[in-house]
Amino acid sequence: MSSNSLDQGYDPQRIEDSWYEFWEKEHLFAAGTEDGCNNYSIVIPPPNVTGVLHMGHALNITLQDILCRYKRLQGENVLWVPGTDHAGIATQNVVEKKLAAEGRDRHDLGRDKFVEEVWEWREEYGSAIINQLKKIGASCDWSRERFTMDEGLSKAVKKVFVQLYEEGLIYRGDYIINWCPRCHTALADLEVEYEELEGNLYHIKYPFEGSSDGLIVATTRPETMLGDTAVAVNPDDERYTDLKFEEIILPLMNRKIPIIRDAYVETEFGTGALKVTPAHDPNDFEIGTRHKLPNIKVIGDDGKMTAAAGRFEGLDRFECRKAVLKALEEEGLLIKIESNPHNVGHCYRCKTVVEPNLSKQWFVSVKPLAKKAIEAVESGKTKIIPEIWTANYYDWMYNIRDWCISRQIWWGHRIPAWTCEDCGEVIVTMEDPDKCPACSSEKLARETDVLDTWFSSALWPFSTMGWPENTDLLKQYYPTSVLITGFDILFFWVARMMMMGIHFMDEVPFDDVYIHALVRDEEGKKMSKSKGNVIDPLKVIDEYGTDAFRYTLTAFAAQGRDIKMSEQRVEGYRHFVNKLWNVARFAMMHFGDSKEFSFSKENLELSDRWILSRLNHVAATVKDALDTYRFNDAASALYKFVWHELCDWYVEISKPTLYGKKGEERQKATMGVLWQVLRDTLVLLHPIIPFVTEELWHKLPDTEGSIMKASIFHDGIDLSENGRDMAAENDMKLVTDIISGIRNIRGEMNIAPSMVLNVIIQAEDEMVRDTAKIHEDIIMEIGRLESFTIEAPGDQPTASATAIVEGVSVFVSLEGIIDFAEEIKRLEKELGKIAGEIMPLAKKLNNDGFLGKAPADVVEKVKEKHQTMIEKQEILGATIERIKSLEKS
RNA sequence: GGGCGGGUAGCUCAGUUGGGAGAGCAUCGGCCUUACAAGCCGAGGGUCACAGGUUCAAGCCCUGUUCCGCCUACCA
Repeated sequence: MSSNSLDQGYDPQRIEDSWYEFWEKEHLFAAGTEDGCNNYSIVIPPPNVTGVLHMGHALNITLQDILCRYKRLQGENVLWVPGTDHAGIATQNVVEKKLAAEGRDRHDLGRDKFVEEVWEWREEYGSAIINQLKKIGASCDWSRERFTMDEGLSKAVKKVFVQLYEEGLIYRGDYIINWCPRCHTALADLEVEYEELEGNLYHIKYPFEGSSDGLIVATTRPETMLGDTAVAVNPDDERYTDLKFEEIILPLMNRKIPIIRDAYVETEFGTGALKVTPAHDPNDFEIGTRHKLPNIKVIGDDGKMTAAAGRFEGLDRFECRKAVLKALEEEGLLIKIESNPHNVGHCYRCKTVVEPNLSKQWFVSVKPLAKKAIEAVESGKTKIIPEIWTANYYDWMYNIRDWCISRQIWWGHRIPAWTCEDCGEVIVTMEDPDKCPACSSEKLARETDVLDTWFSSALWPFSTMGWPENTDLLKQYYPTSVLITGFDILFFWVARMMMMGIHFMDEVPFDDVYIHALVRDEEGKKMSKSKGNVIDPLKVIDEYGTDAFRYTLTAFAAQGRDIKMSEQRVEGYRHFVNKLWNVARFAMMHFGDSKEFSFSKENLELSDRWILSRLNHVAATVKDALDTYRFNDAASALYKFVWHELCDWYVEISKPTLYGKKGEERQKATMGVLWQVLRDTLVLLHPIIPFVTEELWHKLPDTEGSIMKASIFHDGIDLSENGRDMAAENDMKLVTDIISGIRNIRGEMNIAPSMVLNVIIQAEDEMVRDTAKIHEDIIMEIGRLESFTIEAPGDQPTASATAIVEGVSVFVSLEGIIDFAEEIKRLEKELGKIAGEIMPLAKKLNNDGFLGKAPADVVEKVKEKHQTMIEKQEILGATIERIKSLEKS
């Protein structure tokens, strides 16, 4: 990689892996420890160990990487902590599937052996996702990689659990929870996904004792009736105020159950009578608690009916539904079946229909924690960006319910609680106890449940930095600067980190939370395996290169809108990367063996001053955009600068100079400018496209080491207005306007580019004429002219095509080849356009309200604009008249 | 049921205190001009969803309507 010439096209495959190795070898991702610098830190949203890289990760990682690389270029200490999440249920499912394929079962193995198997699985496959993050270019400090089941993080989990228990914020009790009969575990409310399913509403008659009359109740889940312990009506329901029965017969079970009155019951629904099954419905459970009803659990944890279901024992819950309906029908108690589509909860991991079920679980009482987490956002200690998400955050936090944290699986952090088998004492402690503190019995049974995976992820921002030890890392880098994540885990994760961070660190876990878009498919649908519309990021990288892919994600990462991904778009940005490659190639050809690049301001041409001014402008734009998480603005500003300013104008204008046509001194100066602009542009682009910029940095003469160590961002570019050269920008505009006018005529009149032209311009303003004169060489070269004449307005040249640009009439002589009719048509079209532009301006100027109330500078601008348009119109009109008269003669 | 976001060129989308409607892709015409045909030059194309309102001035602010998407909720 030492040659100073570049291949004709950019080939990402050839260089990406080796640059990544280079960065790692040089420890360029290692967290800085310099004194006196800003400290910037991010913790990665840990992907599941079971995971494979998807578009969401790709976007998430790219944005974090951009910020980290950007901050490093600004000379800050940067810590980006990587790691993975043990993903309890998901991982257990994967390993169980693997066992099943081998004809084995976790119950055959037993708990310890099974957990060993999972660790082995993790050793073997857990690094896959990490390697994929590296493919994206993630500049994490890999020496600090963490796993939620690591020893240190496990200690943090224990400590948090014990403390919360001692503070009374963790409790255990019998409550209705969401039960997944397939995963065989409780789920938190958040872990249930609702989906509208076709279903029926069954109307069932519960008879009064010794009567053929009764109450008709309606239910979507008839099998739960076996566990009914009451029928409820609204106390204000007039139909039932005089009811003479206190009890009713539960059909099929022939059990007498009370008729109770509870305001929860809606009088309008059905017959106004509600069957109450406290063990299998959250609302019924609350009613049951209020009325001290017994709980009868008829559906077991395996989804089969229990002994309490009488003759239905052992049936699967859905089989039982059929059997119950058949039995009711036979007894003439099934009154009506109505179609009733309704929401049914599914396990977010395995999509099985969840069953509300009564069981003993551990809960976190989150209200007090949520309160502080709300305050932190209200006070602005933590800022959520885009701000629109704060409303969502508040809404959830205000309505938060206790968090069920116990899971009946084997893979995860085992709850540090023991029960004394002799006296029933519950012991919660960091160190495994050997005897009961109450009765000294040694018969202690350890809690078999593990904790919700999100319990450990909630500690991630500080547990990864070594908490509960008070490490240097924590002191330097906590709280983190920003958390970057998708809105889908705002509640699961962000909110919980906020609560835990504030409670245990006494400080918010992050200054900013940046919520990014979801990546969808071309049609805006969520990508999912079952839909088959998943685009594999690794395949995209393979085909187009990581840089092109990253640029695409960045350019489309506008705040508040989802990203629709298609390969065609990536292709467009591959062209951009290639364009960059080629402009570097062009520059390198001219640099040859030169080793030094310097220029003095006196030797600069207009285009040199202009491009330096534009460079400063784009640098300021990029800084401003990245500082405010407007990634797409940074990407598009750089795109425009590189392609449409640097390549389209500066390089083209500089060619004669670079080829030595204007003397050695000028040539050296322009080379110096080109070198500096290229160098600085690479640095500005590096956060977005790290690979190609590193490659080009090394090819570029007079650069040292890695581009990651470049300092131009903090001491090389003047980002203030002083960095601009407005005189150069204005003059350049005149030059490019004139050239565009000429090109327009070429295009419209189908004049071959090879044909050189004779052009006369007329301008009223002497300064304009002078400026044009000074830069006539540029105009002649780029406009491909044979002659260029500058005049004050006077007689218009005959047989020419005309273009009117700001304050200048451009006449392209077309002696002998002009088609007058065509030219008149063209000019009239132009005249029509101008008339369209004048109209709204004139309207404003005729409006006293506007003149009186609009700010003076706005009025002035409109007046000026109007004036130039009128002038343009007059010249065009005169030109048309003249050609018409020529045509006649 | 409640809440939020969106509707701008054929397509995908920008448009930051209200003050001249933009980009990329696609389309059409012309070019192998010594970095790049993954390129260069030029052109066409929009009642900014609809209806009102505020204002001298509205894509942008307010009200209503409509369509799409998402989140959330205990009507059995």
